[in-house]
Amino acid sequence: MSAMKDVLEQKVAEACQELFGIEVSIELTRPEEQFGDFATNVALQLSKQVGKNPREIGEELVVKLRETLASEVSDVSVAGPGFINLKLSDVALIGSLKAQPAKSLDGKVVVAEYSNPNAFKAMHAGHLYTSVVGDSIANLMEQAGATVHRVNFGGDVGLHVGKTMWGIIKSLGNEDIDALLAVDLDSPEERAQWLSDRYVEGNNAYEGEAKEEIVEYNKQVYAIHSEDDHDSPFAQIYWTCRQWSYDYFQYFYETINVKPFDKYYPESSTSPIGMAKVKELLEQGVLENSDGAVVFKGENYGLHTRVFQTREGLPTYEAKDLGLIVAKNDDYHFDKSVVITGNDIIEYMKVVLKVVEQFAPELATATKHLTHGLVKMEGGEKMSSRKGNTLGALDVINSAAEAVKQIGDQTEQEDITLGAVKYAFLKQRTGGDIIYDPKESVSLEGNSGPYLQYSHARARSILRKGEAGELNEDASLEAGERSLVRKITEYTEVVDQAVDDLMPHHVCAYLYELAQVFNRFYEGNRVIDDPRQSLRLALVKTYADTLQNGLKLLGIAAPEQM
RNA sequence: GCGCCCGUAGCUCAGUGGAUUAGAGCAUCUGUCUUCGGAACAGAGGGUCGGCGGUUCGAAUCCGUCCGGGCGUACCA
Repeated sequence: MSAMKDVLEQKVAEACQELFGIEVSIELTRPEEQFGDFATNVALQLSKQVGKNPREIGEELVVKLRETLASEVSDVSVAGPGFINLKLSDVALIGSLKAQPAKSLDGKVVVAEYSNPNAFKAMHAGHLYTSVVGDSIANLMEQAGATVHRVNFGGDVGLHVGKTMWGIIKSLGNEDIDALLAVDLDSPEERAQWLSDRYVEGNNAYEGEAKEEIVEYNKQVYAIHSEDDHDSPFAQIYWTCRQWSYDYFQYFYETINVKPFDKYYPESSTSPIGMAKVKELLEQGVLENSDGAVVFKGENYGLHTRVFQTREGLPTYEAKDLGLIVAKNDDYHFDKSVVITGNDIIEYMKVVLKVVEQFAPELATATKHLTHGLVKMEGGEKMSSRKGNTLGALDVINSAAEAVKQIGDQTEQEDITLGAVKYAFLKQRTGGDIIYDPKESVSLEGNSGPYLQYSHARARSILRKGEAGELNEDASLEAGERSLVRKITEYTEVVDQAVDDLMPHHVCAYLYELAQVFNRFYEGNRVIDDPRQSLRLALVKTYADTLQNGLKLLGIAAPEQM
């Protein structure tokens, strides 16, 4: 808890109660520095009720607060239309550096699902984005005291697999596992690319003559699972290629340095669970037969109808997702489940959760669906394989690495590259589309990951030149020092906000401001060989630690030097 | 058609539990500098916050409406 803020809010509320007999809950805001450390507009809110003008109310409150807040505050004043600005004493300000972010999820078990790549297909820039966002959101919840299980869900069955299998078999000439193994590719990336090319072939063929054949392959893939077939040539090809995809996923997550997943749920494993549930819900009348398919009539709830089982008797994504929710709960007995996906399935998810609500309302309410936008190309163009403007997930990293190399020899090349890419994605509010320009987006200066990393490395560099001791709690601060301390004390509030909203961009915006304040301090205030060296070293240390903690929440490394 | 989301400087975006002068970065222009690490710092220009109407002492923020864009809307995921 940011204790100081709570104390002040409490005391301001008490003052309102005593002076005007009105119960109010105070939310202190952070005004611009020139106005003070905290502000409230309570005088404006009370104006009507009290029947006085806001300035007048403000003046009365100020007199009272100067008394009751004497030990915390050095200045209280009324400004503008009636804002009350509070300035903390240096001692109180330094004291509030000790505050820690709230443990609002203490003891909770949380499942975080994100990334969700499909086997037998390539990972594109969107997967990189969702992986980075999901990792950070999971970090935020962990930081707040939750036990977070990171899980991943993806299609190892479904029409896209039928398409890729078609492309594979076409390319090999027949169902021949030896021919597949003879395809001489040694990196996970190359094998994934090979599969992706086969998918594209299958996808094109599906538009034309091969549709029937691909539909048949799709059924055969489901049959591999239901019959536990590991021996037929078709099955051998399938299992081998699925493993190629899984190896590639693992390689990818290691490359982008996100925390590993606890579990990968392949759709083949959630399908049977989902189908069993569909059967049960059909008997209960929650789902119904319609035109040969099994559907949920969402119209009864202001939603739309969605198919859970096709005419062919196959599960749709809806059934698989139903199975996933059941499986996640069986595995983890979660208090909260966070599902992070693109915006395009918002309405879809409402329908699925409405179905869940029919048999397990507590699961539906514990599930939170967070969505993000698309990664679009320069000019706002949507990526499409048809137009050939798709961007592979690792291509983004590679082009950023090139840009980093341009700067010069790097000791921490990877950390900086990933810092640039992750920050570029995370600094925007989760929900909107991201415009990705390979040349411009991954910035290394200004509001960027490397700016933060550089500022951190600089601070650490100073700390190597002199040992930082404890900060003297009774110290009085010069202007530049005070600005830095003030900014650092905002950290806990920002992290709490980011946890409440599950939005990492709050942390980004704050860390950038923090680094700016430090860089200004650095320009104007000598640390080493200055009479105030001891105090300043302690401040630099607190700054560097705070920045490092914040970057950690974003999944970004804070190198000691670069 | 219906539902959901979005429209803030040339570009990319913060700000939307109403409030002190609408903020950043990039780009443009001008400075700082014999660097405790210049991936830096200081400054300038650039905005009818899509339009109109409403609520309010006060609206980028809330409500209505229109315009523009995106997504979804039964057997893809």
